[in-house]
Amino acid sequence: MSLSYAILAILVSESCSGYDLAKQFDGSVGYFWTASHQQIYRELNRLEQRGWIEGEVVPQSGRPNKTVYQLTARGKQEMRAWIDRPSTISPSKEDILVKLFAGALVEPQVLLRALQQYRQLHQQQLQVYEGIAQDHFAHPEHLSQSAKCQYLTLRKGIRYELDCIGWCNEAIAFLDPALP
Amino acid sequence: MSLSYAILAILVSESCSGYDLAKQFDGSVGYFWTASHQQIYRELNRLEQRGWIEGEVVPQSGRPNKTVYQLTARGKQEMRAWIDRPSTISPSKEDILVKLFAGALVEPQVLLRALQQYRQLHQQQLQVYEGIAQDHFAHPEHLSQSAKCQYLTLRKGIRYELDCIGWCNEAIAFLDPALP
DNA sequence: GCGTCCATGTAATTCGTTACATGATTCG
DNA sequence: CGAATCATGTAACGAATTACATGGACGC
Repeated sequence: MSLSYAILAILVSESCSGYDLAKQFDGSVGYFWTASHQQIYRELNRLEQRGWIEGEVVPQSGRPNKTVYQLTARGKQEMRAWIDRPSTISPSKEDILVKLFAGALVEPQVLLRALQQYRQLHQQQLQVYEGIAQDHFAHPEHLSQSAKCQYLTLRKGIRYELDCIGWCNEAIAFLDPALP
Repeated sequence: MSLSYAILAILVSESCSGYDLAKQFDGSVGYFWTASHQQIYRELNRLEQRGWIEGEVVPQSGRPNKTVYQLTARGKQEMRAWIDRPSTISPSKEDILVKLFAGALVEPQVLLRALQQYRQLHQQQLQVYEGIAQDHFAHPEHLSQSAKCQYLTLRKGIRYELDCIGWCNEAIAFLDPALP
């Protein structure tokens, strides 16, 4: 459902082949949405059938031809309409919460280990985000409108990781019997 | 994949019928994991085939018989092993981030509206969580081990909602041209 | 020579959603 | 008298994951 809009959102700023899109989902966009190339090609066919995007075959020498897709006027309209429709919230489906829920089954030690591993993952992710912030968004106030929007998605990521780490510290302190 | 472990996690603390599980996924557990009753019954069959759970038919008068499932020793072992296996992180897949990514397509006004709607959803969810905190976890330090774990999942929810609201305020202030 | 990049697909399987179906009981 | 609750399922469909497949170009 929403994968189609994620693809359209990428195509807003640049026309892409399926391969290009897969790379985007593997990079920056991948921090908040992922899709395999199989999903992408299937979705591109559907979007073209609906007339929301238009593909053009670009012949290449020495490598396979590619089909570059761009948004149609219809596609832009649909995207605008979707942005203005209310969203809903959905459960996070985080493994760590399921593990905690079954916490009675294991030693507190095991839970603490799981929490530490969780914290480490999010610390790593935070470093990735902070690297991007330094490299591309050193002066947030002086950005174009669209760059400001991208900066905000990064801010969401940074805040989220900080919150995960903060919760984790709180949880470890709360459970650890070795602490005062 | 993980739905099976979510079901096992619920069965740790109490034996349940499929119907009972559906209610759990519709209530407290539903804040971080959801499943329809169709998914649940399918998964219960698979788990029983694997020998991780065991069903017992309970005859009832005046209503349909039910099958109550409980964890087997094997199931407990699998659950313990899963808790101790490292988890991975997955993208949040939040619509609002896709909307921002395509932000160049619409008036800032439209984005601000989307952000306000997003903030409202999370404010409502926060109130739900805080109600639960007051009703069931007034004195977190005096809880059993398993209740402490459940309290931590609630804390995660509360912190998450607060962070979403905080980010939203930051984003609105950053984008709103009417502000200084 | 071996791995990586480019570029696109098919096939199989599992996971998730929607719709349809049944039938007694209890509450307002 | 109608709606909600209890209790379980089948069927169909769509979405996502995993595996398999091809084949030339370029760098180490």
